[in-house]
Amino acid sequence: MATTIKDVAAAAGVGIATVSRVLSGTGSVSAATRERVLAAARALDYRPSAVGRSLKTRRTGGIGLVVPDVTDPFCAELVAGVLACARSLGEHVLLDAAHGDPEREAAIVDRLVEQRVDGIIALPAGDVAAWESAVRVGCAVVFADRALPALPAVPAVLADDAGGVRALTEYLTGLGHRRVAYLGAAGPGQAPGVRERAFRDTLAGLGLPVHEDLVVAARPERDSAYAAAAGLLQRGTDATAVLAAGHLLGEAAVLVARELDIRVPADVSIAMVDDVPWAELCDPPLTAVARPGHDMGYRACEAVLRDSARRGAHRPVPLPTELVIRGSCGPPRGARGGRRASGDPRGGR
Amino acid sequence: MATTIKDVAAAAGVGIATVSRVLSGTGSVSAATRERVLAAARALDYRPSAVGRSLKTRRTGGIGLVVPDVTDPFCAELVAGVLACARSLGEHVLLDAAHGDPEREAAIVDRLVEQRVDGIIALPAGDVAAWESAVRVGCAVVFADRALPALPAVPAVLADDAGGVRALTEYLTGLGHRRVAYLGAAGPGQAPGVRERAFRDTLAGLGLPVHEDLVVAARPERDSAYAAAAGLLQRGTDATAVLAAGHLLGEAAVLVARELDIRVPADVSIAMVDDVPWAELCDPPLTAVARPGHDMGYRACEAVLRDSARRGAHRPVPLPTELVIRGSCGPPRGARGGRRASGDPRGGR
DNA sequence: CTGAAAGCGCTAACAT
DNA sequence: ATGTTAGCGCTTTCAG
Repeated sequence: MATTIKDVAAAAGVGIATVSRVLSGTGSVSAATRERVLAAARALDYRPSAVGRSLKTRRTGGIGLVVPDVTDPFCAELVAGVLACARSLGEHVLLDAAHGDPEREAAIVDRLVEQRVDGIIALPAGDVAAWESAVRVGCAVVFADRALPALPAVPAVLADDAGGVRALTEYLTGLGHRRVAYLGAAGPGQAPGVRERAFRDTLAGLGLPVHEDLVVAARPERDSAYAAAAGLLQRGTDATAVLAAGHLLGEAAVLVARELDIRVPADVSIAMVDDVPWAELCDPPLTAVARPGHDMGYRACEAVLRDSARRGAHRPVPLPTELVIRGSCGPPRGARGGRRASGDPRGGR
Repeated sequence: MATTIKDVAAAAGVGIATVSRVLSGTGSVSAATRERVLAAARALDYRPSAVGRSLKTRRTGGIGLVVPDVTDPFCAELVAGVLACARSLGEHVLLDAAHGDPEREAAIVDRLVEQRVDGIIALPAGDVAAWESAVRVGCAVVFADRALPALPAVPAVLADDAGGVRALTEYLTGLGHRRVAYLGAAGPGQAPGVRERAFRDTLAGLGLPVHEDLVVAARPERDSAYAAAAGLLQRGTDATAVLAAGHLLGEAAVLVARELDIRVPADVSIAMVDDVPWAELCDPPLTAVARPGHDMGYRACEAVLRDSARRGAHRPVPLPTELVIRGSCGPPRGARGGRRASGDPRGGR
């Protein structure tokens, strides 16, 4: 079948150890034999088998990466970061998507440890047991983007989401908004409210009340996001701004506003967390909090490899976010100098 | 270190073969011993090693996937399709991005065959030698989205790009456009002009001339795309519509049009190939040709596994595309009933 | 400098 | 039904 090291050894008239030496650059071999071996290898189209090697060395050179959805721009960015780091460190990556399903995630993790990856990076969906088990059998794991409160011992590379939301909230209130709606995410695998908490805390810190009827949560699917946004905007609402806690939510808000003929930012200001590419393309371009997805992936990869090399694991400080101001936010309608006095100018009930 | 099958055998007081049997469900074992083995395995937190198994069975259960860029929405969709199929077939996937660099691609492919993946799926960048070599050593490979003309023997799962462009061209000309610009892609790793050829052929078939000054090509980077689009739109151009041959190009066109205060579709119609999510978000929503990325990934995965199982390899028919009409195209300015007589209403030189 | 030999963890005959 | 044995392809002592 496939040519093995043995074939090469035979063809070159040397022992297999010698072949291993020249091919791995270890030990010393005379220039003459080296050439002979190289020639034989080339002639036979020899490709060393990583599985043979891994069995012996007990390292596969692979790292596992589990994300909720590769199709999500933020996830994709993070994946790219991991890929970049892995490449520079000579590792390859096994990717899979859990789609927010803990069961599926557990299956993926199990497989990854079976594959004996050198470490696992994950945006965990929430299957605590699977992660515990993986860690217990000695697999290095680091979380990225979000952590599992139940597993404080697992290192995590996080962004300063709270800071981002705070900046956005302050920006909006600074514009004069007093009734800003919060469109958040709910459900399993969601960062448990750090964003929402930051929103509330910021308002409180400013001495402003949070209007409970204006904070709603959607499951992380398009339909749910759309429904939540619709609920928020179409009930002759008095929200003058909406802060969407994620790009899916932001998308929903934009779509609903257009559907309802609500002008942005004249009638309502919209801003979101996650500075995905389309933020700049929509009209008006959306103000957003940029989170360093690529960087997070890169660092998570560094961390997991460092960790698997048994050096200490630490919890790094959250990576900074950046508020990117574009055209989707303005002073609230009805503000002094505002364009319109009052009433509900929109059609519909 | 890690517990092996031997440890489990010892703990259960049986032979290692028996452990293997109960864990893999092969052969027959008395219910009693089965329980004993299972208990031991659980107690020891035993995780079978795929590398040991792979060495023996000569199958790793992994498939390689190499794309230009995971961050590209179309690629991401395709990756998701591969992931879905792989999961349903019990395989895992090793992902890497070549970023259009043949050298990098060659390195990735080499690593993949070293890892002894059961097959490789790729949107090839163009390193013919690496692919030839991979095939030669017996690795099943199938291309997706684009093929390498130099390697006609490699199966490829393609979309009917030509059909998509034709539909779009006919749609635009049907609207009355006689000067439609073609914003295409150039450079390595690009489908060698099937799109452009379809554009030209369609026009020719309609008895319409193609205006050479209106067909331009950009390298597959944002800057280049933007520059090309700018060149096309700002020279007091007389193009009444632009057909962008990819979402990056479409994005550039939209951005440039906005920059130049060119109204869409009043001043110029814009449409593109690739129905990415933002097409619906921009204003007006963009008419686009949808290509079945997910489906292509799924099928490519089926094909590569089928192929690695040594059943025949065939060239399937191209997958259909769909013209999704939205609001970005209208009759050419100056058409009968048109909104404006002539002259250049835009600012700038 | 180089070869022989011992496994790495597992499966698959082959014996019992 | 279950234990023994022989490798899968490679790295790595250990001799020579």
